[in-house]
Amino acid sequence: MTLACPGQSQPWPEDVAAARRLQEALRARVVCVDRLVSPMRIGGVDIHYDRRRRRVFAAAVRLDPTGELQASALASAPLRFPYVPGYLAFREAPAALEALAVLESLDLLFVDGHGRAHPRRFGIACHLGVLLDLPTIGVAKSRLIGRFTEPGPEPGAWSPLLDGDEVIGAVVRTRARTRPVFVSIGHRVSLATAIRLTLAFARGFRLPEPTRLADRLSRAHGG
DNA sequence: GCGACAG
DNA sequence: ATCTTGTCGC
Repeated sequence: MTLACPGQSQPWPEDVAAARRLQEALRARVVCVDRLVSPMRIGGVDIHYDRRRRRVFAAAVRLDPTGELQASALASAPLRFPYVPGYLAFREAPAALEALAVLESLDLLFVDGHGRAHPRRFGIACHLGVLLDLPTIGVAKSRLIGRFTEPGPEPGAWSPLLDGDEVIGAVVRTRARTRPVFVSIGHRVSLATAIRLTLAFARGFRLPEPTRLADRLSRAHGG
């Protein structure tokens, strides 16, 4: 995994206009078909924010296909971009990339947030996927854009997330009697594969195991 | 002008 | 994300 890692002194957009230009430049690099191997090293990354210190804390994990933890990493970085809907990556990616840089190569990465289900089809899952040239899946806990009908009550049920006529993701019931999650392509996976892998790694929980583990580590650390 | 709005 | 009490459920 090679990094174009925005460290403390690397270029990073200063405002929303510059961030938007970067998204529009990078979005063409997103690959929406399956370009992945059978995932043996599955990553998850999650971010928390410390208001007092104005820093973001990231945790990244690597699991084997049985869900066993192989490696983990923690990182933090100063806050360099506010939370603006549609620009989450500019707030969270610097710390996330630092944590991910510590891990060995991944075959797949689950990202806490949307991928293509984004106003410019370039959410944080796409952003990390393109920067790392890694297959990524966006799994968000709530909607950013798009309309949908409620998926059926049984685990595995899903309905398309639509922006006009375009399918930008899927609303997936990973667990009974629990709100669905929003799954979208990050990079180098098809939507069908993203749904299948999300269900496979959720294993009866609402969120995929790598995301849950990263979240737990991140909380235990600074968040 | 008024809502909606990942984390 | 974070702020926050009780409350329901395994």
